[in-house]
Amino acid sequence: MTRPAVPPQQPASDEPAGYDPATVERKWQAYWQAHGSNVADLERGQRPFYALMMFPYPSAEGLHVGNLFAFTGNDIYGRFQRLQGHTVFEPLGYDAFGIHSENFAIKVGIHPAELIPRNIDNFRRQLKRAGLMVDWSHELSTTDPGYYKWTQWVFLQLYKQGLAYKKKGAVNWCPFDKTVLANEQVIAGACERCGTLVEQRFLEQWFFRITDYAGRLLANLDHLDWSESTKTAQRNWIGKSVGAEISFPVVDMTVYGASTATSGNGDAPVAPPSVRVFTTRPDTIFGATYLVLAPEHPLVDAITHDDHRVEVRDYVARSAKQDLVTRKTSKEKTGVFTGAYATNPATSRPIPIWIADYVLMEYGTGAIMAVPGHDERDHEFAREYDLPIVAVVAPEGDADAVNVTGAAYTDTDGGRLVNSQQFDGMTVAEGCAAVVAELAARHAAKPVVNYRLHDWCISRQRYWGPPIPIVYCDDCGAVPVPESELPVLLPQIDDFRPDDSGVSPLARHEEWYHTACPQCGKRARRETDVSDTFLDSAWYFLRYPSTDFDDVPFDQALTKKWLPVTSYIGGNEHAVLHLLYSRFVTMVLKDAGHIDFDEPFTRFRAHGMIVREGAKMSKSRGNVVNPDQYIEEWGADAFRTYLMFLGPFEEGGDFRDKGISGVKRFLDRLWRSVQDADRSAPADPDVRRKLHQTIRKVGEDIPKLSYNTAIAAMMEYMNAMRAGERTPRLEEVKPLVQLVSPFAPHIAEELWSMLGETKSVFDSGWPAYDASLVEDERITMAVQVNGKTRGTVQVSRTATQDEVMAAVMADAGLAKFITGTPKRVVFVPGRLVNIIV
RNA sequence: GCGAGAGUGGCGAAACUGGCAGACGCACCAGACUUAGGAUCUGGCGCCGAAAGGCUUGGGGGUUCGAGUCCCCCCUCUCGCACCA
Repeated sequence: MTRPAVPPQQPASDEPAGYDPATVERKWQAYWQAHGSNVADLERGQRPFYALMMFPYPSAEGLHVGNLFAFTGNDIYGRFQRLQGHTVFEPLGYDAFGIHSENFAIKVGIHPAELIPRNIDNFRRQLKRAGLMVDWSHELSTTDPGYYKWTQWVFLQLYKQGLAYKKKGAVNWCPFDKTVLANEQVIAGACERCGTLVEQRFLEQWFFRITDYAGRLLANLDHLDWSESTKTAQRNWIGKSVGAEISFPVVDMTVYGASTATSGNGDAPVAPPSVRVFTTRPDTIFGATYLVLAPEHPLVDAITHDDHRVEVRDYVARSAKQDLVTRKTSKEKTGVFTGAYATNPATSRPIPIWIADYVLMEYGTGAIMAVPGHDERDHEFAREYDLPIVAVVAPEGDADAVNVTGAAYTDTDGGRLVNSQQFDGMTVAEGCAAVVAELAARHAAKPVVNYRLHDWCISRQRYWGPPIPIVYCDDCGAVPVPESELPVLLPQIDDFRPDDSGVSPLARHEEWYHTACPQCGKRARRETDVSDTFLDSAWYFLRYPSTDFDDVPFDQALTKKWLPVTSYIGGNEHAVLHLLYSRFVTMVLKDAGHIDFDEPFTRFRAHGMIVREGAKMSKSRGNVVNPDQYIEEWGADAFRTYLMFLGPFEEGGDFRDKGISGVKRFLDRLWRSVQDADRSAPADPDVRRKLHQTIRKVGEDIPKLSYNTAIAAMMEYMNAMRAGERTPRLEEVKPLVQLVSPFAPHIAEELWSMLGETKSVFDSGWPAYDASLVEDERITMAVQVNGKTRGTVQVSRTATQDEVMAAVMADAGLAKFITGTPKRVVFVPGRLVNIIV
């Protein structure tokens, strides 16, 4: 690609022009725009590098400094890769659908369709001021019909694979946002957006079978180059548990002389069912002294003894009414006895069946075998209701001494089975295997793996999202909208506020709601729920390279060339939401044959959080950093560089208003160094050496995202170059401009052109360092006596122990510590000498 | 409770596979140039001490010639999950 010459330099005059960031930045932003400097040639570009950042939600408040922190970190890495010769694609878009936008629109009384474009304009303006190397020709917004058409297409692909289904079930309902939430959006029983306590409702909802992919989502993590903390968060969220399902046959009541449990309608008694429980500790089955069913368990009615029916119904009704918060956060155990018993298949003894809300219907089988001797929750419950507690595991060699009446013994490493007949003496692991094998032979158990992960509920009874592309026909049932008829446009509704009915506002738009069945043509009704925002963002990275294509979601050739994403940078708040969903959708599209990779992000790094003067930024505290204001005052270059300097990128840092001046001073000095540079004198050997060390250091630090130390190294070099009012030489300062360019792109461009270069600095190539110069010839070696540092000696880098000792003894200040002949000398070449006397 | 991460000067922070703790920057002090400027430059700046020297990486043990770094115990903070059997 040929590049036009840069604009004419400022006319030479006696008075060198001072550094005015505003002028410089305006000039180069205009230049980049006019010359398409940031537009990646996706078809022909060599060595593709897809530098992706998490797209922002375009809030009315404008760009948050946290956004800019993340984007700058990504931009530096991207610009560096470009200097390394890659074609770098750095796209940006807007995650503009969703409850957040809608609620804000309701609050200010402006329709989101009007508000969002305004916010986006403001975001774009702010982003452009930051000097990001964004390829604006591939901008996207999830609210654009040309985008959400394909979000609906993604839904249909899942539907076709049998991975989208509708189910009536207990769901999390936010009474404030008036919509259903995914489990991931409920934090400690409250809505993550508004903090309102979440209620339980029974609604028909669309779900994605992400649980079918749990094993693969978990296994793949081992091979991903991602932040370890993010991988751990995903592992925990998926929550694999290996165990067994065990059947406990319900005892026929009449054997015990009790009245028969009836089905309630006078039918003949049915054969007593079995209660299937899930456990990760089958080894403790001899200690299972009672069973517990979740209140919603389907067997509750059938097994409940007549004498206990009233209490049981009462308890079940109460727990259904109870909001999830009370149920999930109160640790107090409550329950009720059903009057029924089941046979423990290991002991063949009857044990009582209880109902308690500490057992969750959503997990496992909704029923457990309670082992109060070895599970804290069961223990607590057993003490509350006076149920028997039996020890069946004891620390090795301590079989008689174990006491589980005071507390459950839950250690799985040191224990051996006791009171467990033929299994006595086995370790926990051996016992688990042996018990399952024994019960399996009698068809009473089977090994099972369970995951905490739930299917992804994607229905939202709201307005501001992509309509789910399904039509209901009285004859044909649920019919997917044919792909050729996408998008199902979101109709303009003036009063889009949600109500308490559990039905989306879209149902109120009669004309839209009634449609023809795509299959039989008869009158039919549209699905009125919209999909979760997380579906919009679960595939956006596939769209960026292909934004020019209307007829396909993503072009095959471009996708093959540019994906998976080379480098993804974003916040760890999305560790389990967005990142897990994106991986899932990618796997599904791979399985459907649309793409040929099953992990979307080759490398992911989570950035840290910025606080201000030690405190978290928040609107209510009024301490939010407005990027505009700082860019105005200090310039985007200083602002960017400061953000990267204030702490390690992956940990975040503390934004202190005064700190930015140090970075600004550095840029000022760089400016003057170029202005004053001695163009004839050769580089000083020592400075030259330092330069090459700095080139190496910065080049090593950037890929590690150690931006703060890279900047420190450049400052150190600056100090060396200008030490003692020294005039830097042209050769010394010129490569520094290149090193600085990823951090402070505008000033770098300006200085580069001042140095007489006609191409953009970003096409100049990263400077190479001379390996022979990066090691100093003479080094300062530490001298310790008895492990205590007493001073240093200047020696050659390759000095031997004898040479170093000679230097030490020649130094009176050091020699005085050495009395007599050293007992021992520890010599670490090139580092230190430790003399033991 | 479980999981992850972190505790280093007045402050933000550096420190490779164990090898001069505090790089770089802010703030502060002194000085130069000049004079009212949020400019530039020089020097100083962990703590105690006049100095010699001693002490110092949340606390306590340990391994080692040598520990911010490795091991054990404890304390504090941040974030995530939260009855998942």
